[in-house]
This record gives sequence, structure tokens and C-alpha cells, in this order.
Amino acid sequence: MPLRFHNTLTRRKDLFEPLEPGRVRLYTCGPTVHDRVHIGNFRTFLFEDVLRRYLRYSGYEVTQVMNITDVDDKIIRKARAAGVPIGAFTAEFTRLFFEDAAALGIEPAEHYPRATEYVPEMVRLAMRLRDRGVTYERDGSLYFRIASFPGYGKLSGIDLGGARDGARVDSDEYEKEDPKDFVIWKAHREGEAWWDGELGPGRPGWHLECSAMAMELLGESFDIHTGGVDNVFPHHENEIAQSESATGRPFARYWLHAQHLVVGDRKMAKSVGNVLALRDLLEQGADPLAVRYLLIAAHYRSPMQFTTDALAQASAAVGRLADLHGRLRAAAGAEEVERAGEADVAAEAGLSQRAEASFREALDDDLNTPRALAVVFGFLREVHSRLDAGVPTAAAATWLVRLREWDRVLGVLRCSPAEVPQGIAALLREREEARAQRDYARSDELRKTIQERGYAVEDTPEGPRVKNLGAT
RNA sequence: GGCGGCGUAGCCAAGCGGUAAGGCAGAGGUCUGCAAAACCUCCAUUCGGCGGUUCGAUUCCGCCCGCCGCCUCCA
Repeated sequence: MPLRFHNTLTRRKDLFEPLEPGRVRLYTCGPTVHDRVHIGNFRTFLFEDVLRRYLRYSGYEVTQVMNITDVDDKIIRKARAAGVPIGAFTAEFTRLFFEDAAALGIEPAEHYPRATEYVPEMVRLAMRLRDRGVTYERDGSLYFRIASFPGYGKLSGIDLGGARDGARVDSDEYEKEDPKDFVIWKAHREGEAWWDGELGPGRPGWHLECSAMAMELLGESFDIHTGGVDNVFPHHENEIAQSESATGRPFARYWLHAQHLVVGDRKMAKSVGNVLALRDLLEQGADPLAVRYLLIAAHYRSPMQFTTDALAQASAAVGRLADLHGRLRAAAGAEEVERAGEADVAAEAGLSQRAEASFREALDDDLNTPRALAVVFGFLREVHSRLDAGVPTAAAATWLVRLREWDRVLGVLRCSPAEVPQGIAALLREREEARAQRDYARSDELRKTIQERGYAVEDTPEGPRVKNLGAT
């Protein structure tokens, strides 16, 4: 089954073929660490996480780069306002970003380059552009002349010819030949961070960062470049212009863009004032796995509504998956599971194989996570049904393997077995005794006590089953 | 004004030419000391509206309505 992605460059679903067989080089635009990253941002990062996970699931070795932009206008302004050195300011928000990313189960990328650590590379790239004659200088700043790049606009579809009515022009900028020309190197201004070098005192433009770091870590041409839709223009368009002007080679071959998370019909954004950080939701008692589930439950190219109601629904869905996981684990037994191990595919029941084929088919089709989840739930129902009918544990073991394999991509399964504390176990034993003696009043009272301590008891033919209600 | 996207059941959300996936919520049932879980059944003659193309359209085309994003830093 061929893997296809919707490519912003071609506006079609293109067959995916990496430059180097078996290996994918992926550049994902990361956060600018001037504030806490909100869940709208995380929608994109989770899309990228599922992307890398599915590429690996499909057998590719993945080299992912996610940049951390740790110097820009906003950072400089905010750090100064806070009276904190820029380095300390960004270090804190970088730490918080990694903390939230880990809570959401985002797999670490191979590289997290900081812009401030790649200034020499950026200067080198800027020099290459200058040598090519596609730049010009104004008051110590270096600008890229977009008129020099015939392919300008191929990503975003903007038409260079027409003047831009309604487009505002940054009054802060110095005179440019064309309003769309962009800065490569910003001349030093009093009180701002700056570097010295061949280009004179100043700091790199934002677009230059990504180009330089991508080329440095992935090569001049690589496979996939991703980001939010709001990056298509001008950021990604400019990256292409400067990168391809410098090298004369294609930059990224597949451009994938995630749609926004929407709250009350507006995109979630600081400027709108409707942002929610992961921490806000956790403080309201949300399960990070439910947040993860919710954010990958819609296709990445569709705008997605965020409501607390939808989050509660996601939580219920995650709970059902956890229940199936627990039931399979109990049914299979540790020993069988280990023997079923790796990918005992041949021994798997046809159910698993059919479901696996559908699962891959869904994700091969431009990473259709909602469809993949529908497959998982179809499997869930069928497995429960067969378990109700009393299947042999060997089959349960293969199903358990199947479910866990899928979770390598989805990452929504609770993996901690939720060990039952001693005190709870004692209460459970006591309750079982009461039930044996048909003392149901006592039994119900004990259930209530156990529940107050955060555990739910469910009676099954094989004995009581306990669920950790506050589990993460 | 230019470029792009969205409008599918109470809610979230797939499908995009062959007669509406999945989840949540809801109703009935099986099971159960009770409860829960699980399972079974039901829950959009209909996909913002109006036309058109077609044997057939939620899916293609046109127009209209509502909404959003980018064009300035932005996931």
C-alpha cells in the first residue's frame, strides 16, 4: 500500500518516496519560546509526532529536526520587559515546552537546534546569497530580492504581479525595493542581541534560521517540511526562495501543513486571547492522553473545533481503549504475551490481519487518523465480543500485540498497569468476603469506600476488576 | 482585493460519483445480588441553500448564504 501525502507544493496527494530509500529526513518548524506553547500549537506538533511515528511504523528510519527559535523581536521585547537576560528567558519556556511535549507523549526529535547556536551557519548562508547577487543592503540590513527568484510564490500561490491592496507594510522596516522582499540579516539596534561577523553587527532574520539549520542537519535537499498553515506564507515561501537561490537545488520535496485548532470560530491565538495551555487543562483535571487523543482525532488538514465537551468525549474514548488494553492483558497473561512477542503475525487471527490492513490503508492515505481510529474501535468491539464468548488466551495475546503495535503510532494507550495499593487490595478482599456471605449492604459500602480512594470496582465472572479513576 | 480552508445527527468527526465510517451522549435489550463493564438493537431518506452535469451527487460544475485563516510576528 503506497504512502501518500497531500503536498502543498503540488496541491495534490503525492506518492511518497524519500530521496534515500528507507530513510526520511524531516524538518518540523518548532516553537518560538517567548511564552508557553498552547494546545493549538500542540495540534501541529502532535500531527508531526504521528507523522514521524507512522513513518517509523512503515519501516523508515527517521531523522527529524525541530528548531527552537530563541531569538526574535518578541523575545527581545519580552525579556527586556521582564528584566531577564534573553538566555534565561528562553531557557525557561524551552523547558516548559519539552515538559508539555513529554506529557502529551510526543517522541523526541533527533535534533532540536537553537537559532542562537547556528548563527555562523546562517551567516555563511547569507554570504552565499550575497555572492549570488540576489540580495541588497539598506542601512546595514541585508534583504533578499524576491524578483530574483522566478519560482517565488509556487508554494503559497500568491501572484507577484498584482500589488497587494490591503496588505499592510511594516512601518518599522527600512525602505525595501519590493514590499515582499524580506530581511536576511537585521542590522544591530541599540539594546538588542547581536552578533558580529562578515555581515556587520546584527542578527539573523527568522526565515534564514530554518533554512540554515535544515541544510546543516538534513542537507541541501531533504524530504518533508511541515508546519502550521499560517507558515505557508511568508515563512515557508521565503525559505524556499533563499534556500533554492543559494544552492540551485530543490529544498524540501513534500510540504505538509496542519490546519488550526479553532475555539468559538476563531483560531486559537494569543492575539485573539483565547489560548489554552496544556497546564490549564491539566489543572482542570484533564488527562493528557485525552488531550492527545482529541487533537489527533480530526484529520490534520481540517480545522478542528476545541470544546470542553469534546475533551470529555475524548476522555471517554481513551478510557474504553484503556479498558480493552487491561482486559486483553488479563486475558492473555504475561507469559503468553511474551511468547507472542514481536510480530507473531503468522499466528495472528484473521481479525488482526484484516484490521491491520485497514489501519495502514487509512494512514497511508495522507495520515487519516480519524479513519484509523474507526478501525481501532471496530477491532475493539469485535475483540470484546469474542472475549465475551470465551476465546483461548493465545488469541488474546496476538490481539494484545496488535493493539500495542498500533499504539506505537497513536500513543493513546495507558501503559502503567495501575498497581493497586495494599490498602485497596485489603478492602477488595474484605468486600469479596462480604459478597460470599451475601452481605451486600457491607459490600456496597466497601465499594463506596474504595471509590472514594479513587478506584472503581467492577465484578466479573473471574473476580473483581479494579480501575484507577484518576489514572494518567 | 489576492490565495487557501470550513459548513455532515445533540456534540466531536470521516467519507468526496454508486446510494451516509467511528467516537461521545441518548433509548431499548442480554448479562448481573446491585452497580459497572461488555455485547446486541435503535438513533442523519440525508450531508448550508438554489440550480446544472449524470442512469445516479454529500461527493463534479455554477451561483448564493454563513464562517475562518494567510497576505504583518504567529502552529
